Amino acid sequence: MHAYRTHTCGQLRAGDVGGQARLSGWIHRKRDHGQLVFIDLRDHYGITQCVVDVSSGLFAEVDALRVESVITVTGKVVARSAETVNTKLDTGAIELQIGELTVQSVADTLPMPVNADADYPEDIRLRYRFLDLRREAVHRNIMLRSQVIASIRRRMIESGFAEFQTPILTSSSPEGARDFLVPSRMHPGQFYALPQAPQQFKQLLMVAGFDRYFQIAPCFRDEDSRADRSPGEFYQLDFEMSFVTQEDVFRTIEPVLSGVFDEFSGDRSVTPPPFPRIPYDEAMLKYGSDKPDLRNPLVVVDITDIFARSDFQVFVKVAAAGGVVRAIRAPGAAARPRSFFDKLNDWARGEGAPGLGYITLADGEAKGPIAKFLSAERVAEIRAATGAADGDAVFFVGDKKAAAEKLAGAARNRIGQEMGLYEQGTFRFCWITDFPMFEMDEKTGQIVFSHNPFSMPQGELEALETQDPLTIKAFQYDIVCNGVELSSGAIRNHKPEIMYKAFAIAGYSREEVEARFGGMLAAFKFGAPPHGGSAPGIDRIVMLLADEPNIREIIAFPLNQQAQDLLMQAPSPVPSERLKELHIRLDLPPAKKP
RNA sequence: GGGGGCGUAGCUCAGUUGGUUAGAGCGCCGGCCUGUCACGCCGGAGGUCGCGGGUUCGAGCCCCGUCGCUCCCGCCA
Repeated sequence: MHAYRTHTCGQLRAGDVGGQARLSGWIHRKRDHGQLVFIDLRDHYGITQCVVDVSSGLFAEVDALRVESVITVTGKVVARSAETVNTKLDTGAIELQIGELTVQSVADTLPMPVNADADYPEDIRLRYRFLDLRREAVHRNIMLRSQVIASIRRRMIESGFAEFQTPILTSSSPEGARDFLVPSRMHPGQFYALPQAPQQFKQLLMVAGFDRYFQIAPCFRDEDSRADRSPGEFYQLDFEMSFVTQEDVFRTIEPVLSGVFDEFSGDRSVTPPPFPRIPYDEAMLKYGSDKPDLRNPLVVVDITDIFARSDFQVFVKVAAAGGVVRAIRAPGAAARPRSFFDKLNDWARGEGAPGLGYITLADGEAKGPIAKFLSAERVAEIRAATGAADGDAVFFVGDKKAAAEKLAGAARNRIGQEMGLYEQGTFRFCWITDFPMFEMDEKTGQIVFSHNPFSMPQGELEALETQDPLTIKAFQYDIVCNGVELSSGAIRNHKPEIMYKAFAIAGYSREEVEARFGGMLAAFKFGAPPHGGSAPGIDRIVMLLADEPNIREIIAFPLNQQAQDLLMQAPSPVPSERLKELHIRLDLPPAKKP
């Protein structure tokens, strides 16, 4: 007989009755009846009830064991009587009569229970993460993550991609986030940077002729955390393809994502390929966001023109000053109590807006605080533009374009939530396409890259030389699912001349470009294939599938919000000899008082 | 860097207008219990009410500061 087990704790069935079995696992729960004690023995696979009574010489020893101790038990598999079968357990038809016992590891009194599904403080969960990970919900999430990654790998390889590794110790990147730096011992005063993404390496692999690259790639960015953003590190399904158009990239990755979501979504539905393609400008107008949640049926409509001809002076002035007025139809909202509208108004004020204007429609007329500024003709035009009818309400936002879009988008989410309009149990995917190549930095008035400087501008060199830079679109696209930005990607700029020109518009000289991206530029001067790709976020995919609002629930060993590992004590001071070896002298801020 | 929320037993939480010795459930320790499966019953231990200061006859509760955790803004091409 095997030293530890002949079966797992989720394995024994009625058919095993009469045989001998050996199980190993953790004591999940103990029920002590004085002359009789039940042990629920748990391992990765399940729970099996084990039993011993006072007639056994082992009774006292079993009785004294504390939960979460690890034991090996050997004995006869016996059928439970009809009235004691537990239908909640896969192994509930049987139990193991303990004949031999080996205690493998005793457990102290626990700082947090494993066998209860309650909420516990993050710091305790993270300090005792090994206990937290034994708990059913977290354990299941981590297994889901493993299975999702395995499925992605299989699907990518089946789609003709090859998996590569790229350096972790690399150089500081041209991308936007703060880098994590690693001091070089051999080169005093010089530092490696951890990759924010393997962006340049995957492009170099395309130049090297590998045609289709992918990697479950660790990415490091020294930025502050959010509920859906782990501090420090995260994983992307990084991929890149040669000789492809934007449409080829879409058609290749859509079945992978749709397939993975289908595989793990249970009874939730998934957008089938092809995913809707929504140009950036349209998304900003209709949804007030470049990551619209398509489960929300509400859409935003531009009615600047209508309000410009109204008596509502606030919006007349907005329109005259070049701003916009946007409307959201809320079906059936006219019947809502006044408090519904007041609450939304208060919310809008909290967002920094003067308020949220609205009218309600009933009996062919408009009511509400600003209805008196609207003639019957204007109301008719608003009805036509928004599709609103009697019984509906229409909300209004007026401001400079960017601010109005932002507030309209937030109001669209809020109204959809308040009214319970979101589709349930669906994963709604879309592509957002045609992002602007450049944008105006509001603080400096300078033209800057709005996304990836390595994206190919639409219209290529001619567009850069002849168009207003702010009107140039890039072959740059995002994948969005349920309002979550899963991925950003692009057809890359593989032509040095276009790159020099694009960087010149953003204020970089030829010399600066060569100094910062010399490696890439050199590669593009020796025969580079047109190429493009994207990089869906693994953590966010798993979050969506696990239906968890916090990214720490789907990472085995996450950092806390302060980017500390409370279990491993990272970051931590290092001995002064190590610093000396690295030619580093500390210049610390004043210590915080305890 | 800024704003909000939270901080009471090992854990989850209650604690009235500021008023006697700060409570409950789970866990822990002891006792009873031979069919439970969140077993049940009896008893016990366990508290710097995050920390410091202030107001008050009196502070878990009010005020100020500070620390910790968390959510958000900035940041994240």
